[in-house]
Amino acid sequence: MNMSVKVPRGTQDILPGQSEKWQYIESIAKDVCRRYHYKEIRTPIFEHTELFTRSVGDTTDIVQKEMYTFEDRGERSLTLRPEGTAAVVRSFVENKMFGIPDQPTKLFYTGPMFRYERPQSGRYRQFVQFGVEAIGSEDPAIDAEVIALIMDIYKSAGLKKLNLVINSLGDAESRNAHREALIAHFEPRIDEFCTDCQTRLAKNPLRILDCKKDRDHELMATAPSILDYLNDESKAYFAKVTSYLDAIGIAYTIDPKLVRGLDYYNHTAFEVMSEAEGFGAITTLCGGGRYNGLVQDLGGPESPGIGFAFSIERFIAAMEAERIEWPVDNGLDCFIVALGIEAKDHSVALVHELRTAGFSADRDYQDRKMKAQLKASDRQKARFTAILGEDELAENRITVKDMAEGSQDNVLLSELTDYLKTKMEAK
RNA sequence: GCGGCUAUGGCGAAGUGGUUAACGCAUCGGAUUGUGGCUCCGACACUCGUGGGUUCGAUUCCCAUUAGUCGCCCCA
Repeated sequence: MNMSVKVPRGTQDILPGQSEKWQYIESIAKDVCRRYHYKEIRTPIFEHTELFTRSVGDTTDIVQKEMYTFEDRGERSLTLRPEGTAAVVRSFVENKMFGIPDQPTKLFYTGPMFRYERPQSGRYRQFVQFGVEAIGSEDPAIDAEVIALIMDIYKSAGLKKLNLVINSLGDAESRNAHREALIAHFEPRIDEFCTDCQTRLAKNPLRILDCKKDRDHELMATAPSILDYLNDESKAYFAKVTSYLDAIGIAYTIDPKLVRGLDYYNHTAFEVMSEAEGFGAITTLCGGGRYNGLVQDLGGPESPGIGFAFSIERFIAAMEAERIEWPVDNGLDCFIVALGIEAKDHSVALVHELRTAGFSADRDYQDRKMKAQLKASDRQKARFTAILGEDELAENRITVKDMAEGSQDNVLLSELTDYLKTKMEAK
């Protein structure tokens, strides 16, 4: 036992009983995507390392310390994908989707992502994201659509204790102006801040606003807000996005301090946080934003995009924090109890017949006594138990017991499927 | 990368420096020769995470290590 191999750190097996939850969330998300007319794209689980360093940004934590990078036998540097947007944009460019007459190209994806981090509540080294990208339009209505889509997914699952936070990072000109203002604001007294913030000042002063250690420093409250540095164009764009959200009745909080971690974001940035009690320290369920320069950075034509991704693990955690019921397991239609060698031989064909007829059916494979077989049937929530013993077999009949009622009928073996069909339809 | 807590049978969970490591759940068998969910009785193969140290003796004390868990950084 102790010598056995275990799952790698930060990964997990999703076993029966849990996997149904994954399927449930995926099915909800896929159905919402169908209604919003987004189609699935599947890209490889690993990509050339360069894809991520170029798009996510080589000063980000993801690239600096979280990537699973390896060399293959051809000495190519490959990386297990830490996020989904870069690959989707790569595929958009590579497959010339910008040539499709109807834009934006609306895509969704789901699958495992990998980040080398210390695991904790809500954080894994392999986790499953579901994400959406709309590439090829700079209509603020598409920003609102994407945000409506994610909120629709949460709503469809029954989540209520959510907070949608949005901000605008503005275009390049606005960001630069704001950046200068931040440096001017913090630089004279930067030695009063934590070491992280000191390095942030040069690399990405925007991130100082996100610091939790120095959040109470007096300079934080008076720091220049990005919203004051948006140029007219950026300001108008953001106003349009929020007016659309108002129009479709989506509540949000504007947070000028919301800063997304990846380099490629500009204009609209948003996150959905859980406000459920007893959720872990990490409350971000979903993150997303606009990335207007990314397609060009990856060798495509100018083509603006926006998207988001959420983690299924955190989705499930939020469902459980809000104590939302999962769909119940309906159990088996019929469990076959066979007594004696002859009956067991016969049950091979019998269980197959039931399955072919469309029932979920199973039987005992452990040569257990009748009592144990019935217990198994009960555990597996079978609606009916079909008992085949020597007596029944001699007359080509079978005893069918309704597990909830406790009643039972003796029917001809040849009529078993018809009998079950009528019984199942009756309820 | 840093810090707190934890590590006992399939699961949960007591416990002690010393010959037999509680209990509960589950499972299996029996009471009921072929009828589940209730009850009673019985059974149940554990290197007490791994390695080392202290000791006459350690599951219990010390050190290291690994893993889990929660938190920091940061994120989904």
